[in-house]
Amino acid sequence: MLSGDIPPNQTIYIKNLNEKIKKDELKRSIYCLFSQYGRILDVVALKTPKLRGQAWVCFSEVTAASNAVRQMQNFPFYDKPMRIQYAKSKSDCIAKEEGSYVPREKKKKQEEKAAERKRRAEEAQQSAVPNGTHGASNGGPTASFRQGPSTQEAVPPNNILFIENLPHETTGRMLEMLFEQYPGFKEVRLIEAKPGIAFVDFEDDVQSSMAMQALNGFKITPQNPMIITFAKK
DNA sequence: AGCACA
Repeated sequence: MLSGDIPPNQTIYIKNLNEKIKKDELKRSIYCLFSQYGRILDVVALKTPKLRGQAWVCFSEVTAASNAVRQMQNFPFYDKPMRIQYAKSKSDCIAKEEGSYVPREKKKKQEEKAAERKRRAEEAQQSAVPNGTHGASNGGPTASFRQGPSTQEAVPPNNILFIENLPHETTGRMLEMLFEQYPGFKEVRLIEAKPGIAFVDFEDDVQSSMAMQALNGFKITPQNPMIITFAKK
């Protein structure tokens, strides 16, 4: 398995994060950067000696986590390439969502859980699943509501945003007013030949992500929620 | 390098 032998998990584990960034800013940026892959239920980051430089991002779908692991691998974030894997265990927020959450006591619990997982895995082996049908790698029935540019594929981050579904009357000045409030804004480019779309340039992809997160779905008219994705390179 | 849920 490419991702270091850790089975898919709807939570991803990120390390090699810049430890100088304040916790709240880090969590916000991570949230913005990763929300393009799906709904994020929680971002966990601690600054304790043992846990600084690491974070967990819990998605509502495993496929979102998988895309994030692939697409954002080694992405330079605050000047350091992110190292991303699946998390080794289930996040509390996920357990809570599916009703299986049991508050932990202190230390012991984890080992029991691990032991249990192992037992179950062995059971599964024995009950003669003839290998193959496991890691359903192509997006299941839930793939339909993720919008984006004509393709459903995850587009890697870009400092340039691609805007769709604009009313044809939209002017450059209107878009500027919306986007210039976000740090790193550079310029708006309307495409004469193709009304309804635009590109917006930012200094870098972290900043463009922030604006994307904030303005995606913004309705210029009730019929025109903006669809914002990263431009293709 | 480091897998938690303050």
